[in-house]
Amino acid sequence: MKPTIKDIAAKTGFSIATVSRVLAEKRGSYSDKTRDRVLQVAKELGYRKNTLAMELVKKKTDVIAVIVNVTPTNFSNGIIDGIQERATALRQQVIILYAGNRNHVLQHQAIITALERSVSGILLMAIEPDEADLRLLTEAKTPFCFVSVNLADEQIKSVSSDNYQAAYQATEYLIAQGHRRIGLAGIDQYHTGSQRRSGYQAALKDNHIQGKAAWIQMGDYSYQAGQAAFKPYRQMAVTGVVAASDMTAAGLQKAAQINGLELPTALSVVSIDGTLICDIATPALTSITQNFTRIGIESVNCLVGENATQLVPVTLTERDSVMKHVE
Amino acid sequence: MKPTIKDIAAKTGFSIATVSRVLAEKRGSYSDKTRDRVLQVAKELGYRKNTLAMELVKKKTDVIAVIVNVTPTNFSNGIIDGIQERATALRQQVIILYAGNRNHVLQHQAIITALERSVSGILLMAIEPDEADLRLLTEAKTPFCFVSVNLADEQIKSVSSDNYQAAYQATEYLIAQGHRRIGLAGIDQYHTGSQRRSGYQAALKDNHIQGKAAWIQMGDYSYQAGQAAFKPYRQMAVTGVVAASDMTAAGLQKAAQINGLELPTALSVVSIDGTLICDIATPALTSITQNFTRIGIESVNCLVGENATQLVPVTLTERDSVMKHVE
DNA sequence: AAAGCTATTGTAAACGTTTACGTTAAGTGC
DNA sequence: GCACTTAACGTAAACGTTTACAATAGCTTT
Repeated sequence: MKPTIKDIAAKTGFSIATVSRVLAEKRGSYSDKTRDRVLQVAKELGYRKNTLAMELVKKKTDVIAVIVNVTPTNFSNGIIDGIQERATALRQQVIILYAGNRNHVLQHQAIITALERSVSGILLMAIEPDEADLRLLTEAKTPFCFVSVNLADEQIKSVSSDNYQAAYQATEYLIAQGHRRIGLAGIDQYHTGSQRRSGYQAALKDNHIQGKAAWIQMGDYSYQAGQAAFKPYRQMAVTGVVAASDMTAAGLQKAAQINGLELPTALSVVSIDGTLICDIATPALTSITQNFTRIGIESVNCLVGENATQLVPVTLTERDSVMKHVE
Repeated sequence: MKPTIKDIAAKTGFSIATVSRVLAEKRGSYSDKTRDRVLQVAKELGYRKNTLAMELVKKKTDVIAVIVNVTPTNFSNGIIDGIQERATALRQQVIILYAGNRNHVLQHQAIITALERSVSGILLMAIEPDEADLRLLTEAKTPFCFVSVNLADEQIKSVSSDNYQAAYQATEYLIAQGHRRIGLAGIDQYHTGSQRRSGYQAALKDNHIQGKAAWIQMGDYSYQAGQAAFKPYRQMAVTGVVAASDMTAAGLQKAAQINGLELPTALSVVSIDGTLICDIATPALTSITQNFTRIGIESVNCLVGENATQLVPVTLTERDSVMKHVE
């Protein structure tokens, strides 16, 4: 059996209280001699503390649960790096729970799991909550924060890029390059997608461009969504496209190639994400670049009550997938 | 305060034992009427079980810890999907602990964390253990299994692709296409890298090709490693390269483009991984494709004692980054 | 020398469950 | 009507910690 503090107490002759105090480094409540003896015996026995028991009695854990929606794109790693970095600095552990992709059952289950483990905070990444999810979260007193999704509800904390601005800037950039028939590809019907659509539409409107419904090709941020959108755009003579993700942009590019065409001559594309994919693609993809690490860091700040930036700014990174358009 | 079974017991008039039995669905030890009443009150109070307390008394958890080394490449998602899939089927939860990249302190710490939580099993993904890590793992009686790393030690369980075969096949393929000056780029000095080097060298030898030391460009499987390797290969007039990862292959490709050259005319490349990166790249990258999902599934099987395939086979996927070479 | 303080340690309760064992009452077979 | 079984429930210990409170001894202060 695994040794416990009882074993150490028995072997040293001290009470379990003293052993516990030494092990927890409660300074000033034990002598140096006692400490040395206890630590020595602990080492001899190969003692390892039982986190479960500790957390049970302390009624708190140092664990942040990250529930992630497996969006078919690749942004999540950067965010998790940021979370990990900030959490480590705050002496918190990070556990990650996968919730499938838009899978309501798994998603709800993951929240329950996190709550049942009495984690210190819950981060919901790219998750679109339903009524039941929100009820569950608000009823528990566990702090939570949505990441990379902005629910547009003052009551509910979230950290994400400014989706409206991201799409607005991308669209304006294409307009500045002379494009007038501009698409938006790969967005979904949820919050993130809607916000990007609003930014896109606002940019069109501000520049007196009458958009068409079909210029918006819905999807799930995936590579496949990009591939599917290419042909419609060609048929509509769209010349520039804002892609909802790097994956979607890459899909558009691939579809162009399959049709013997190339970016940016066949189509100018600016992608929203700015991951390594943009560099790997040929030609490299111009992007509205999200600061994923920052989003991760801020989301942890948000959890622990520090005032965090809820809308992280994005930046334009010019690469080679956009060309000037002349009528 | 969060309601507990005591509260339910008080309100229903039953003892905590009965309440516990109902909640744990210990069939045959309570009447239907009792069950209904308990469940009703539990719902009223918003009861949620305390996993910590449960695990403490049961002395077992249904949690698999995955400790992942953040290798600067992108294979991990597929494996985690597989782990998740199999774990869910076995009613196990999955928590993921990040261990940095070749960071011995973090790595050791992560193992300790997992052990202190008395998880039911530990999966070590792309981790190279040191002496202390192995001692820790073997001394604890918690099952563990290395994933995507084969320690070449019968005693230590692991599930990975057949690295030797992967590199051997990649090399043979290039030879079959007429290449004679063949490089290996991006591997590290650890187990995975060494095994791939052996496969590569064996293929050269079996085909009576005298390799040169400089044909092997070491790295860390990263994009940058690929970029750095391009120039040396050109100078050595190497015509075909086995890339240690998709990222490395993409780096080689990018470096070629920066020099105004293209794959496969400037260099034939076959990549080991076969992720979506291979499709996104232009031209698409021929690869030795790993079955990541399968690796994930088998690693969980390995943990729970089912006899699992320890060496998962790889397959060649021909795309557009290799051309025939004629002297 | 009395009183007070401090450093060190011990006692025991508490955290929220599960479960071995005991008890009761009702049912069954004869 | 008796012995036996069984369904349903309760009692209490256990899991491995932390910590409030108490106790002791030695020291300081006056």
